[in-house]
Amino acid sequence: MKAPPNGFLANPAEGERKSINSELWHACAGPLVSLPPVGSLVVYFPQGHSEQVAASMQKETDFVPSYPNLPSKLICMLHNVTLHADPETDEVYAQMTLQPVNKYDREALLASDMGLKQSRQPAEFFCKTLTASDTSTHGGFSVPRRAAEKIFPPLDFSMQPPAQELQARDLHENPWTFRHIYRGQPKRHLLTTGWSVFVSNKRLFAGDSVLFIRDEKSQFLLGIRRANRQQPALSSSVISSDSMHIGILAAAAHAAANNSPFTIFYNPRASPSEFVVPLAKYNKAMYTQVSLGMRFRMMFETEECGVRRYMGTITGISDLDPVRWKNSQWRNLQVGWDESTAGERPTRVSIWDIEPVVTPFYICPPPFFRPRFPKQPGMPDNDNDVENAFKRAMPWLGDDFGMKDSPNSIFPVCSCSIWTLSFNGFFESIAQ
Amino acid sequence: MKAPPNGFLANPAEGERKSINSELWHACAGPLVSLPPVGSLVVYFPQGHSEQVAASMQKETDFVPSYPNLPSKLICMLHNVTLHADPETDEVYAQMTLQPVNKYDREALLASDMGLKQSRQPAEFFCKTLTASDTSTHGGFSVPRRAAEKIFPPLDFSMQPPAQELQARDLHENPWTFRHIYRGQPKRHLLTTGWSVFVSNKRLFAGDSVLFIRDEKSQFLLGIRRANRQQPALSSSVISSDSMHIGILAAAAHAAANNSPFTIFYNPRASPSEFVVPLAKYNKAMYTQVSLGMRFRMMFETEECGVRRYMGTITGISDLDPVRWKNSQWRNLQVGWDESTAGERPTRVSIWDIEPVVTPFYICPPPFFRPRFPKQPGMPDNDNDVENAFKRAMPWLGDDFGMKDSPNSIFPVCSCSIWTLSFNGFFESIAQ
DNA sequence: ATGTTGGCTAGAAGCCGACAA
DNA sequence: TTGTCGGCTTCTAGCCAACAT
Repeated sequence: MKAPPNGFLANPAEGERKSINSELWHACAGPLVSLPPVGSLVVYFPQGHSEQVAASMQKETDFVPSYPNLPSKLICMLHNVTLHADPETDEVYAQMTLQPVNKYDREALLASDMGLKQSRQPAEFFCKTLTASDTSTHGGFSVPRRAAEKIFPPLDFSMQPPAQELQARDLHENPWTFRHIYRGQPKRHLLTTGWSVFVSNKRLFAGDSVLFIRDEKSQFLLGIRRANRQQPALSSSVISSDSMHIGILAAAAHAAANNSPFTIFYNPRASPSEFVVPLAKYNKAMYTQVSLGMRFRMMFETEECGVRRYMGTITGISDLDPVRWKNSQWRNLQVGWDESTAGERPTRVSIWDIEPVVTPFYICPPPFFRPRFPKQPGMPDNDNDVENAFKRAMPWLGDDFGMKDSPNSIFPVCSCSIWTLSFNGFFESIAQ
Repeated sequence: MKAPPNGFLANPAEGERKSINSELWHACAGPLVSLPPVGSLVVYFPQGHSEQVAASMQKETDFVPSYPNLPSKLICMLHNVTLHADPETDEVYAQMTLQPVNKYDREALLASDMGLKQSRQPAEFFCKTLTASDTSTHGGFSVPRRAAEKIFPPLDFSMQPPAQELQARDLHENPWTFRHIYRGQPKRHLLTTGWSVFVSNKRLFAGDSVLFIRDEKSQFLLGIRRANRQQPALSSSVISSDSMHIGILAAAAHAAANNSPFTIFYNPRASPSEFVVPLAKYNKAMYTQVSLGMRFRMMFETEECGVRRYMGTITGISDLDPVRWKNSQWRNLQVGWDESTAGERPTRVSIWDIEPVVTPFYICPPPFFRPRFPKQPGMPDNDNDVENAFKRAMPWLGDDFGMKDSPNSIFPVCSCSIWTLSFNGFFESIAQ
């Protein structure tokens, strides 16, 4: 057997050279994953980043030194986003270049707001979880009728039986060809020749999903989503997980100190740690007044590639890691769920993850004019209140203070560590 | 097809739970790889470590901040060594726990000296590079006659044809069974049934090697060595290579500042970066006076799992990275090779990698009494001379100064950053 | 001594409709 | 509408010695 030119797969570095199809990437990433747009403002949580690394390594870190100069969140400009897919496993991930900022202008804030609306799941899309029959060597793939009719090129039904050759490209642009035939009693769409090669090459098993899309250029593409069961089981072998954690924190701390850009990888399917949050989303969430017993809804991906909301109740508010990440808002809400079915749901979430079921009174009173929030048990009641109030107010300042006509006006915001400085600067800019 | 319980392979975490057979590990690692013994002293080169990461990532790092507090070498106590093998690829690597030390005692130094002698390549060992026929689906594996006679259990030649079932375990203790038969015209040893399963499971290709050993308990084991062509192509997807580099340096710097232990992975086949060097080996190399034009020999692994020496000449002496790692001895020798055949050899090596071809005059004059070395072009001629002279002297101090009877006497040595302090301490300890 | 090839065969892969949920 | 199965066919994996180097 001849060796492939470079490693196990035919073109391992290909995913790196070519740019990845964005629609296919999002289809593989799932309906809940949305990436903030380039040029927008985001909030970066080192704690969440650390959590993703721990999940990827399947190992909690024994010891990570505290980084006293690294705040629990950094407001950053998102300079660059590139989409990637692991050449071995097709796992999707994104590389982002972030630059901590002390001030930002209104355009960037608006751009950040944009990020909230777009849902990137392609319209011409279908996804099927593979059955035992689909993955057995005994036969082919049974195509759901609707899917074949909506996505596949139409068959010539004058043929007996109607059949055609299908070609679709994956995330790495590798083409896969299948024989698509409409036969059986009752009639059905099937993929036969070529299918098993795909299954074994991608190492798919019953429970994994395959998806077909037709992108905006009406190209026919296919991708996979693996069942959560399959962790990539990276035991690294390159650097220790301790050094990884230190590296992440040191890189962020260095960037924060110098306002220099740094690079992170966001791996949406490795762990549910959305540690780069659009600033607008974060700000919007800061309007929410949380309290024990509060009811909320939260979106989850279903087995069948859809989404559904589950109801829950806030049962506690406390720091996830009171030692290293004091007063962080990262997953500081303890929650219970109405349905205790399978498919575990997290016991801790962040405020921007949930959709509160609120009484109208609490939403959107004009900032600075609404009554001060009552103290909340379990919430830090130190001077962070001031900071929170400030941040809650931010997204609306441009409108409320009639700055619509001065789009270039710069007004500063803070990263926590230099709060005092920026806060003073803030009032100066208002006063001018 | 049913999914394996956890990922692609049957027991991905198994290599982590069970301890790896040391002889098999070393057989897979190759004849040039030797690990310093636990409890010995080693010299750790962050620069070399960084190099290994760059090689593993197949990416030079654009930007790594300087770590001014991190010396280019750290003398460390080696506390722990665990052997590992990647569950996916069987790539061998070692995890080491190092603790920077300012002082060390004579026992540790002697232990470090031990490390030099042991060659861990098992005696009952054979290794064959796979041919196209060996890896094709058309047939089995042609066993070299000598190998079968030396390592395999003897066949019953009264049978027609002589045959038996062979069982061997790999690094993860997974058993593999093969039909071993002696047949054909002319007669030969073959592995038939079971062989192709092994080849496809381990994803072996022509050019890769398979090796069989019989360990000290006379267990029959097998392992693989992949051709260098196949890089693991880790594009990480977890953390950026920048953060990795920073993580490595930050972890080492933190450990150096606190004399606290830190953990590294040494991946001998990923790159030829032996960045953890036994102190005795380092000290011994410090005796070598290098000069332009000096002739030397150096060992390399051959295609056929053996070793051979190549002759070369020193063509330059300079820092590999004069900015970040000034006066580091890491690969500061530029070299040319007598044979310019294929199988590239490095253009830069470290002094402890080579065996100088020296005139007797230069070796082992009594330290402190020999004439001062002439200035060397291209070598730093600053106060590092003093340091080098001191370090050259170290391994012999115990004997030369009659300290044989005081095994507990502590005498300090330095890491570069605290040179002055330690150097003073050194004379104090001599004086007492 | 051992790599490659053609011939042969057993068994797996894979196409099909029947049947059932 | 679609998952699984028994029946049947095709093709590849894989055993063998011949032949070549």
